[in-house]
Amino acid sequence: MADFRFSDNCVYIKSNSFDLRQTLDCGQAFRFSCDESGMWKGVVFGKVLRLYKSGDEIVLQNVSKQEFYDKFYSYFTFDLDYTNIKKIFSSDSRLKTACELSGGVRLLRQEKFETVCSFIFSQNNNIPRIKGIIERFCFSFGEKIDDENYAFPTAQRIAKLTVEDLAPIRAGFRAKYIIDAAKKTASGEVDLERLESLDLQEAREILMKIKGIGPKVADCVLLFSCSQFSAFPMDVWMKKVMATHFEDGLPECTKGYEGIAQQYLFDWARTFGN
DNA sequence: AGCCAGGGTCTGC
DNA sequence: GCAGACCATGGC
Repeated sequence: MADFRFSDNCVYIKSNSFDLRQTLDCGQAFRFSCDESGMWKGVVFGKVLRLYKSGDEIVLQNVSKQEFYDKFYSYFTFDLDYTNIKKIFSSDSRLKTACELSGGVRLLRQEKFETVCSFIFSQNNNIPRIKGIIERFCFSFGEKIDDENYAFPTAQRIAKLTVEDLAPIRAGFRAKYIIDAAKKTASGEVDLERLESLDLQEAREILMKIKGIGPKVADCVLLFSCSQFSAFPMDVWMKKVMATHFEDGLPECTKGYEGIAQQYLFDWARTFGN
């Protein structure tokens, strides 16, 4: 597991399962970017988060011990024992390779409405453009934090908008789905908070009441924000991986954590080819 | 120029 | 239940 120390309002994290690129730029979150100096920046819970690697530690800037345990411990899923999960996965030789090369991926337990919108934007789209749409979405409708940073918009705010209002973010045909998601979330017709306590299939069916959410987007939302670690989003990358390496499906050793295996395989396939 | 991107809806069989 | 057209946009 990970070690933490707290100093000067920063959190210093030592973990053999935390690579910033693999975690923040592996297609589960779209609001992080990295500058030339290796400083990562993102907006989480309406707060600007900066983090970087220093020696064998990851440094989380401007986060108190209290705030860390209240929010970011869960956000970075430090409640999961990745060392043990990788040990179990490694009984399969193909997964072992992915664990060795992409074992710095952590799941992020993200905000639910943000995750719903992000993966609606993701449909039939590529990662750079998804990031652009989300950036414009936050700039246009999110609460201003400082001169260059905006919080993710709330469902209540978006529920009052029309498709035409969303034109500036250039989301294309996805705009109408975002409005539907906001309305159903804000009204309580879809209760995102309840999804964690349901079994996977029930949770999927509730999410799919939102227009624009099918099985793949539902699984992304459940895996990346609702602690449903068995959710296994099948996109074109994963279909390729499965056809090439796992013709008979995932091995038994992934049971209960198929989604984490998915993340290792996804990063491995995108980074190292095939 | 045409193909593809962390897909889903709608229609027609 | 399943195939196929269609959907906006931008990068390559």
